[in-house]
Parts: sequence; C-alpha cells; structure tokens
Amino acid sequence: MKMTLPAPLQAATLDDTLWPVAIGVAARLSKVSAKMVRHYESLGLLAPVARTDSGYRQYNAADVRTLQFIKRGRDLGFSMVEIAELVGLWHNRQRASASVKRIAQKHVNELAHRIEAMQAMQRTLSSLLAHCHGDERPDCPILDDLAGTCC
Amino acid sequence: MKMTLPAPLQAATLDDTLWPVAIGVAARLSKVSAKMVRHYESLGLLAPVARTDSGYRQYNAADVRTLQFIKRGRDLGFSMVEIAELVGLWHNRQRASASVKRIAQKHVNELAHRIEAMQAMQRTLSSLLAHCHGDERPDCPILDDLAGTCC
DNA sequence: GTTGACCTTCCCATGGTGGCAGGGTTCAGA
DNA sequence: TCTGAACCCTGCCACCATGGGAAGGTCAAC
Repeated sequence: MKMTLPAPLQAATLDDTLWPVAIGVAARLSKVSAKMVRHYESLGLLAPVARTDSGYRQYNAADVRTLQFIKRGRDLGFSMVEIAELVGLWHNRQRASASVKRIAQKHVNELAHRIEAMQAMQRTLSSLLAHCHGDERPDCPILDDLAGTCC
Repeated sequence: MKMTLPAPLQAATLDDTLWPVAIGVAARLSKVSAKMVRHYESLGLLAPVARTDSGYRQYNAADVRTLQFIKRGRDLGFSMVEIAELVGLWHNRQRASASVKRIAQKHVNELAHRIEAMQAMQRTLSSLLAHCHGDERPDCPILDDLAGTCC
C-alpha cells in the first residue's frame, strides 16, 4: 500500500514545468470540485482563465492559489460575497487590514448568533429527550412539547 | 395604546363560533406565513383542507394546531422530512415513544456536530482577529491564513 | 483506430423562504 | 348599486452553494 500521489498531482506540486494545468488538476490541487471551479469563475470570484484552442481552461499556479484561498474561506464559513470581498482585498496591495478585520469580525458575530440559536435548540431538545421513556408506549413529552399540550 | 388583538385573531382564539377560518387567519394564529402554509400542504405535511365554492382554503382548529406543531418543529431545527415523520407519529395513537426519541436524538447529534464545526471556525477566526492590527496598514494575518502564506 | 479519461455547455434539483404578477372574491361603506 | 380595500388563488422566479447528468468534443495511450 504505497500511498503515492497521482502523477499529475505530484508533478504539479513538486515540478513547475507542467503549468498550466487543466481544470481537473487545478481542482485536485485546490480540493475544490471542477464544477465549483467553473461556478466561481461564473460568479467573477476567479477571473476567466486562458483557454486552449479546443476551449479547455488552463490554470496557472496563481489561479490555483486563488482557488485554495477561496476553499479556505469557505471552510471558515464565509459566504461567497464575503469571499469575493476578501479576494479583492487580498489582490489589492493598498488594502487596509481594518477592512479585512471588519469582514471577519462581522462573520464571527454571525457565527456566535447561529451557535447560540442552535445551542438553545439543543438545550430544549436535550431536556425533552431526558424525559422521554423511549419505549413502546405512546406517551411522549417531545410530542407534547411540539403540540403545545404542556401549556 | 390599548394593545388589543385584531378582531379575527381574538375571535379565533377565544370564540369557537368563527371556525373554519381562511388562510390568513390560520397563518396569524400559527405564526406561519400563508405562503408556507400552502407549501406545507403541497409537501403533504398538512392534509389538503376543505375549500369554499370559490376555492378559498378553510382551516379548522385541528389544522391550526398542526400548523403550530410544524412551526414549533421548525423552531427546534427539525427538517421538513423529520417534521413529516413527527406529525405522522403525533397523529398515530399506536406510536412508540422510542420512534420519536430516535428522531429527536439523531437531530440533537446533528446539531452537536454543526455546533462543533462552527465553534472550530469561531476559534480559528477569533485567534486570527486577535492578531490583526485592524488599521490602515496592508499586512494582515487573516489574509495570510486564507492564502496559506503561513505554511 | 479504439478506448477511456477528460473536457465543454446547459439544464435541473436540493431546502426553506420570500416576492411578484395577474387574476378572482368578499365585504363594507357611500 | 357601485367602488375600493383587503383578501384569496395559482404560477413563476430568486436566493445560496452544491451536485447530478445529458449530449457532445478532445486527447493520449495502447
């Protein structure tokens, strides 16, 4: 079981002579599906790349780095709109870090709100679960709560 | 500023002589938009209700209680599919509370996973935020992280 | 020259909700 | 009796991020 990388992937990471690469390789390198790579392009998140005579997209190292940037942003929960702004700031050498911080801070606040809301659901459901027999009998405090029978 | 309820709402809650009611009243009573009431019907979550000669839907007290049940389920984060199952169990007197508990437990587990994922994002972003000057200078650890420049 | 892996574009689906258009109904007040 | 407001109907489109698939073109290895 030798876990070696597939040839194009290994080449692309270790060898600079194979650039540019096709969308499949760019996708594997960035861990973004080819489908989404095209989608990001259509959203203007990634500038349209060069094409071969037959219409195949060609990605260079900078394009792949942008895709990896987008991927990391998605993994941190940023929306596409926020990522578009972040990519813009990343590519702008005159940016102020305050602009970046503002976007990230807003996102963290939204995360906090969503986490709190989900924790409230979790608390309610956990206490209902604790009071449900969970056997073959029909009476169930969970259904009673949902039905508002308690009030 | 007398905060009295609008007439139809008050009548529907206090007076049983006005049933059945139109969709707007059912919506206000259940705090579900009329749009979503129709949608729930189209999903089979709520059985098709009676209609007037002119095609207006007519809701009785049991229908409104079902809508309130659905609303409560949504507020607790259950998916439409899960709510459909819960409504089925609610209406089935031979149900086993174990069936309800299984659905709720699964949902709580999913909530826990999602909360953990979001907390991980929050932790990462918070530490990045803590290291970002947030001034007019361009260097920014948040962008560095997104770009993978750190590694 | 065939085969299989790859690429292209285009359309559709998800889930839960909102909005709008274009039309019909009901009811109260003038 | 007419009119206007408020309500109702269906049907379509939009969001967000993603996946699936069809129908067809391209490339490379054997």
